[in-house]
Amino acid sequence: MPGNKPVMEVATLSALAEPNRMQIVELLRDGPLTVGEIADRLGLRQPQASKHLKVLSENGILEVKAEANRRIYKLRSEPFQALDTWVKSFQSVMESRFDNLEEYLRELQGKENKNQANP
Amino acid sequence: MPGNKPVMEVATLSALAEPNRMQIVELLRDGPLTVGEIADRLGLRQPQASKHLKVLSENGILEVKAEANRRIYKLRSEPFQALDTWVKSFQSVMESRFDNLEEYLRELQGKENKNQANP
DNA sequence: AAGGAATATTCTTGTGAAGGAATATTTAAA
DNA sequence: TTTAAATATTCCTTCACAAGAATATTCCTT
Repeated sequence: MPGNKPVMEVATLSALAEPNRMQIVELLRDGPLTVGEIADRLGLRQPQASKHLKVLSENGILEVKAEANRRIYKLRSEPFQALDTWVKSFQSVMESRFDNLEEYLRELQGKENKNQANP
Repeated sequence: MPGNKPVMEVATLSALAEPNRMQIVELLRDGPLTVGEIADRLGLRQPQASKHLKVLSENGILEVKAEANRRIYKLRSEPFQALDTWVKSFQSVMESRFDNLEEYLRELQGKENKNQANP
């Protein structure tokens, strides 16, 4: 049955919900990059770049490959799959006319009557 | 061409990246609810519930319907569609073996050589 | 071995956001 | 017209987090 409710980690969203980090993710669409490149292209200072990359990595959004002096960061697919699964699980909810306020209104009305019937 | 990069609003993610608000969203899967119901079921104080609902509304995640005394909140579909579009736009990136570190490594190597060739 | 890249870490400071408590506002009920 | 219910708003305090600056660490180059 499609009644499952996939869990979406708030931490993942939190990691993405910061402008610079979102820009990093967007930048890495085009392929892996080093810290320096990322900092340059986004106009970030190196330390801040490193910090944001750390947050993204800790939340499984990026992975690192150490190449001598450099650290090459690239996107991981897992969090996007998770997001996809989560969002998809809302599709049915949305279209299935669960907008049905009417039902809920009648429900509320029912409780009201019950109250006024019970002094 | 599939080269478009849909914009994902950081504000939307930010709104969802808070545990109580995420719980509210999950709760509203099952249909619209009043502030009081939401507060009750999630063990929130009414003012905090109102505040979180305000944030979610301001970011287009929820909509309100005033019904006399009550305010009935329900999910909106737009942000979920936006999320879906955004996440989908990464699918190609992921599978298209853009993992190709190799390419980038050679690129880096190229620059190195260029440097050492230019005294 | 020394100097210089590339990256990470630490410390400090400022700001925004969340909770608590109290209060205002609107609408229904007595 | 009071009173009570449902919800929103305000004020205050606390805490996390991002930026800045300085420094540590690692690895390459000469």
